[in-house]
Amino acid sequence: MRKNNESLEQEISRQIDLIKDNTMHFYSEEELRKKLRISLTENRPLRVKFGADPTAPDIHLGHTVVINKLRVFQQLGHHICFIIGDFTAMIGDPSGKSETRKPLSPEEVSKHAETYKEQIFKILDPDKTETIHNSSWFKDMTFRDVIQLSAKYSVARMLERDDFSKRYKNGVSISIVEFLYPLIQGYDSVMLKSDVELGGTDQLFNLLVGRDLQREYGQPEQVVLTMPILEGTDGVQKMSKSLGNYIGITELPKDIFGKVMSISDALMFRYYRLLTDKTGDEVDALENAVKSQKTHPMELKMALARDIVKRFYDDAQSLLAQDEFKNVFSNKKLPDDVPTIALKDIPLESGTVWICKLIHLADMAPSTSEARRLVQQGAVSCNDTKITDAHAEITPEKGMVIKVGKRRFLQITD
RNA sequence: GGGGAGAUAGCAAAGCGGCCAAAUGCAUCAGACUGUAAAUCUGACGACUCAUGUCUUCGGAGGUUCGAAUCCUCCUCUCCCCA
Repeated sequence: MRKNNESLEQEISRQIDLIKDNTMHFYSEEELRKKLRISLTENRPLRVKFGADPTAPDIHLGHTVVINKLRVFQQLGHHICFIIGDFTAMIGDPSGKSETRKPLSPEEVSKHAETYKEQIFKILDPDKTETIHNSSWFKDMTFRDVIQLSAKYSVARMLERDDFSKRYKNGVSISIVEFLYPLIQGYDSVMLKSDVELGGTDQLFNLLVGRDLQREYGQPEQVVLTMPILEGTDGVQKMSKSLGNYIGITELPKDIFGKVMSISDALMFRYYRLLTDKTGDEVDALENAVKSQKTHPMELKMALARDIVKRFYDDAQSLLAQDEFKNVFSNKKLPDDVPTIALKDIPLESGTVWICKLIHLADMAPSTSEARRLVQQGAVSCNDTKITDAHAEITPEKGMVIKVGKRRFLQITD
């Protein structure tokens, strides 16, 4: 009996160590310990809640920080409740800017939700994941219900939210529906009777509201865990689609690889920590190896890029992506699949075409002015011959290769 | 309901009658260098076959003026203060 207790406590500690790695907020370890104890003795997996807006169905590496943690829960035998915020999607999370989001049609929502699921299951085990639409309880709520729900929270408490208080101070508008957002999300926790909820640090407030509401409704409060926000490829701002500094998990292996290679050396270690299975100590060791010049940062970055590609594709694909990268950037060869333009699609004047026009036409530059600048800056070459004359006329022929900068290519076909 | 402030390029933010296609910072793109699409440095960054040229831009619509991002009128939106 004593021995059993000991191994139970050991198991709890083991799980907690895995769970708390890399977390930003954790309310609280004590509560989780209790919940795990019950879970293990009664053989009842924890209900771990994770919500997503089906507004933008493209998952990028930033999202995977949280999803990876969900996977840890799954591997420990727990149950993931994946909430599709189809109802919430009509409001829009206040964490962004206060743009009015146009309401999505039910068709769009379900389409996005499907795409989302497809992507999330590249990481999570579908058998251990339950998908729930929050419209299932919100669609029949009356305005009276909404009023009752909003009576459970005060404006002052809402303003505790960092994002709200900042905007309030800076005179940026806050819409009333944005106050409803945390309540809606918190109410999801009540309906689910969730044991744990996970999110990014920007979600902390919303997650804590979930606890408050659960208490109001006489439920045990969920444990709240937040994960760091991943910086985008620029290394400064958070990864997001609208900032264009993201790496999407459905992107082609070579693009994922290339984008990872473009991050700064400093950021690379952050990615190692948050996106790979390496422990903190292991990453520290890598960092030291680079500092003492035992390891070349480029090698390390390539390994990281391979690791990330492998996660969404496979080993072979990651090696192919690496080969291609080396070919194109180290050896300055052509990539495997060069965009092409057919000879017949090129408008000729007396057998030739103005180089800037061709570049623009082939979508290698947004305007001919831009193309001209590129030519003047020495970025353009035709069959490895640099073109610097902005007036240059070329005679296109089959197999000809136009290169703009280091990574824009065009091959002419017939 | 009353009073005040504001809306400028991808973002942030100057400009407040001509020298403004509009400072600066960030992002972006290119070149050099390299260790990579790191870092650093240099340059470009509305469009037009480029031109000390033309055209379109400073929330929207009109107006004043030889000339407006800058002044006036109305409209739309946002914020603040007072009630």
